[in-house]
Amino acid sequence: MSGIRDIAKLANVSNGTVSAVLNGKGDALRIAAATRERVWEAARALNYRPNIPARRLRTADDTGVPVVALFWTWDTRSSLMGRFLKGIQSSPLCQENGVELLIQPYASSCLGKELSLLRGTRFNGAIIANATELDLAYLSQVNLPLPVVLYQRSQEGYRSIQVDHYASGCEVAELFHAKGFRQVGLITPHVSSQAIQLRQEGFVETAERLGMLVAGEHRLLDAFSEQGGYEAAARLSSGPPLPEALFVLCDQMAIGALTAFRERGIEVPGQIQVVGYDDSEGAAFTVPSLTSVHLPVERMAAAAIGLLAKLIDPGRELAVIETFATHIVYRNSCPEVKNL
Amino acid sequence: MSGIRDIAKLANVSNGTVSAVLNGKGDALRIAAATRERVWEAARALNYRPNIPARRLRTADDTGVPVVALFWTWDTRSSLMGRFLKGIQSSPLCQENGVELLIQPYASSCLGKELSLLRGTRFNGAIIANATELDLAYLSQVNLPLPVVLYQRSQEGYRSIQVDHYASGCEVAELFHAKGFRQVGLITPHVSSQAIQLRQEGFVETAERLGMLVAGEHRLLDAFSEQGGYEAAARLSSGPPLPEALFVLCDQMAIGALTAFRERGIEVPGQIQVVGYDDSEGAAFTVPSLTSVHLPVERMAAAAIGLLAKLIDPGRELAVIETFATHIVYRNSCPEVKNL
DNA sequence: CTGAAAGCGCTAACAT
DNA sequence: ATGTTAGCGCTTTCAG
Repeated sequence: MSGIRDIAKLANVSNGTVSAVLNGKGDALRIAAATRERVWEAARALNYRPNIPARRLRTADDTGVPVVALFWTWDTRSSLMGRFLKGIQSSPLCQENGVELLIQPYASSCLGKELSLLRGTRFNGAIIANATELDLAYLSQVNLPLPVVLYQRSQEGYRSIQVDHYASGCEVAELFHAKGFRQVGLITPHVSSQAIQLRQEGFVETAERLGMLVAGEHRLLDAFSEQGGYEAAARLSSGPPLPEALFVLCDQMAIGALTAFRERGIEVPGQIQVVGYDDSEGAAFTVPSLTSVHLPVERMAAAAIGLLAKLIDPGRELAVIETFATHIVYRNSCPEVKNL
Repeated sequence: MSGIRDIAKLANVSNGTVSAVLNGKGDALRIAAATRERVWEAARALNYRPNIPARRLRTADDTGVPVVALFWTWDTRSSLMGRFLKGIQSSPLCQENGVELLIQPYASSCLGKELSLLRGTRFNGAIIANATELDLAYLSQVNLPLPVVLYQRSQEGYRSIQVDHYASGCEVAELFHAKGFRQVGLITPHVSSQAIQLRQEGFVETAERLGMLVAGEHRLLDAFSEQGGYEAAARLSSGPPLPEALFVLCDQMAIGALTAFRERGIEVPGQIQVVGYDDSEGAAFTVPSLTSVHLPVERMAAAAIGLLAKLIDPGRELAVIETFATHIVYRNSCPEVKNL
């Protein structure tokens, strides 16, 4: 990279002049038109691009804002990313330009390849989302030189923002129990995720404790997408007797499942009731509308950045909730029991 | 903000020592445990936070990557933001850490308040998305000191990545014409957006040119959301005779509209056919599935960052498509005409 | 084991 | 109208 001095040399002026011209202060300093032209030309010839860190260091007026990186995997579904960012943006910190947000994409299970995390040279702190079990294992054995907040994961030695996934699973099982169901099923996305794992465990263990049967053929695994949910539900309906109710661990798959049932003439909630997870924006507009466990993504995102800001800069006193509660949003695919 | 020298003073060591300790090089340099402790304590007491720009300037190994800001309004729907980011992330530039992506939220119509754009001190270039007419007016009268790429907007003096919205509108009108419809309608989101405006004009003008009627009561305006689409469709169905086909300018509203029709027993596509816009992830799973104009958000996002990188650094030779084509994805709400 | 000093690329104040 | 120079806050030799 060529710098301002190279331009100065090429244009036969001093670096001060170059800086002035390049920053549009030519007028103020009444620099000769010919000189300006020479400077611009040299800059162009050298492919000059200002060094932002250097500029900011010198300018200093906004040198004070902490830089925060958001590690997000690029293979996850867009809608959650959107909701998460919306939550981040809604946080007062962002609105007042109190932090600078850097997006740092990483590949699932490859967090270890992100050296910027290890070196800590590019940002003051990081929010890590979508960590797989492998990523968590990596985190457990490194000692990062900067504060980190995990989103939807928990790992010794790290702070987290999350919901109690296990409890969410229990809640759904309890709902099915209250409705008097005996045979229940679940559809799980095929991903390595603590969150999914816990939801599943909470559901299955509670179901069994309450005397319901979660038969092996009623436990389906498929891709984390509408299509995956469709396939899983298709397999479910082509086989043995249906369960009375089905917990689908993410809305996207639930939406696909509803389609599969409808195509096969299986009535929801008549023959089988369905509960999704996430309470995504589209859940209210499926047919039938989808009962779903509401995940407060936006609030959690805001909490994550708040917590991180506090870790970076203990001066601020922000009370931050670190574990959020979920609740079931009742719609038609699994109507509310009034006398629960 | 206190710096490394303050710590040095407080801990009675030199700044070199402080730096070494803080960067975990205590071991390598065999610095006394007591000294380390003093340093850490002083750092904590002073609420020390490293100055990232300064550190990067010095470290210099990654000082070369251009910094790019993405201006996005926080009041837009999440799903598009997610798709856009996914597209950005999928670009080779991002994958190879060839750029540093900064998220810069701004309030609709308030782009003028973002001084970082004017000063150009925080990044090398910017992608501006969701600009309203007011924002464009602002852009037309300032002279920004850095390269800018507009997403889905066009404005003299700026480069853009976009689709031909007008042509998209025409395409839908032509489809309706080919199907032999005479009375068509449209639902428009209530936002200030060139893109929406152009789609609408393209549709209406072409419809009229082809001899179809777009009656005043068949032109609805409502909120940019499922709910808005629902309300608009509800008004449409409670009034005068329905149009034969309806162009809904965004999928979210189309999804709401389908719900409204179903609740009222109006058959789609039997009594009215519906075409949406965006081809969002959920469009395949509505009832009936939604025919929609596919917007190549992901590819456009990748093109936007590619174009910007090229503007920042003319050295790179990347061929960038600046205008993308849309196409209609046929599903059940408006089936394909075979002999078109 | 620790201190002193140079310099990253840039801007701004001060000279000329 | 342009050149000179002093740092911004930090890391990193190099001397002790």
